Amino acid sequence: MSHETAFPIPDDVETVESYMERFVAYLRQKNLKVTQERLDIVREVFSTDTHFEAADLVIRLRQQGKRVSPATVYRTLPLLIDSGLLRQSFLSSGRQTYYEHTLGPKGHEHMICVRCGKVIEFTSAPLEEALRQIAKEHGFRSERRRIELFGVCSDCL
Amino acid sequence: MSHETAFPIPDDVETVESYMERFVAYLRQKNLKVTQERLDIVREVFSTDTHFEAADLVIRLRQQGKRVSPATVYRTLPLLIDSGLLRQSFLSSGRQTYYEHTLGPKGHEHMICVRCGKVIEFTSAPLEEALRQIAKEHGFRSERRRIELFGVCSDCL
DNA sequence: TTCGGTGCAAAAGTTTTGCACTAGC
DNA sequence: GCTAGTGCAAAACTTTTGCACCGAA
Repeated sequence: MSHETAFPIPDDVETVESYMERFVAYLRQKNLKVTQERLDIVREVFSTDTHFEAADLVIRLRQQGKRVSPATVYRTLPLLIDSGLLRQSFLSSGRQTYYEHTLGPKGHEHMICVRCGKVIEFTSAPLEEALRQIAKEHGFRSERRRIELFGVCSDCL
Repeated sequence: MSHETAFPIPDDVETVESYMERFVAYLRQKNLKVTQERLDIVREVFSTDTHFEAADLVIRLRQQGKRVSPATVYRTLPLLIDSGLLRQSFLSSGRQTYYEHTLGPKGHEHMICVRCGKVIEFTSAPLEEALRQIAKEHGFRSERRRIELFGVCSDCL
């Protein structure tokens, strides 16, 4: 899997269709086939907002009568990550890999309460600026990221 | 496992011994036993600087003639995380869980080149400040975190 | 002495892979 | 028609767990 792809994600509101279009564009650019299974997976991935794991996806697809094998799901998720539309999340400390879709150019970061498990999403301009500066200093072209703060939320304090 | 522990990590240079001392203090506070196996694991964890996975640890211990079972390693790592001395890293996209030790109060964040795999560690005062501000705004007491930037390093550009 | 801890082996669960078949281009 | 993709089943691995025994406090 190459890493040359850079599909800029626009600022406007995302729809399932726009994600699908971008994924199709990604597949075409890579000379990969646009199969029904891949479309089903992408539609399902982007039709919910929450984190999910591969097995969830298989179950959700199956409930809709779409029979997509786990193998295909496991083969497709890396493509979605490579395309920049999906990222790994790791919110759970379990043994599975969790995924979530990228929601915009700034992403949304996570604050996780280790006491009650609540997940607070946030964005921050100063944080953006600091990250931009860091990348600049290192001559690093930042494409994706993962920012998670673990601690105790206001309710639990 | 509770989350009430807060062992403040001082600014000065860390040694394997200081990590071990803190872990022992943690165990005592929790009324857990200070066993030889736990000491062996902690010493090994903090005697190298790089990320590692559970299986590595078992092998490294075995090479030293310390026979610690995988089960014990898997049971001890969560204690180290709970004590604040270790954190999960997830640098690899593989199926194992990676760990790294906390190196100080500010941690060290990671920039990962998706092309050559190089890992650049960095710290940033503005980043610290931005994070501090975010936590304050949400009334969140931040204890640990994970910050990883993925992209292309200067060498690969 | 008393629990908690350890090792072993088995179980549980996730992810990958080989192969024959299918379908996109 | 060619090639990549899919499903299935098995394999490969990681992590967890039950249980008998051991050892720290």
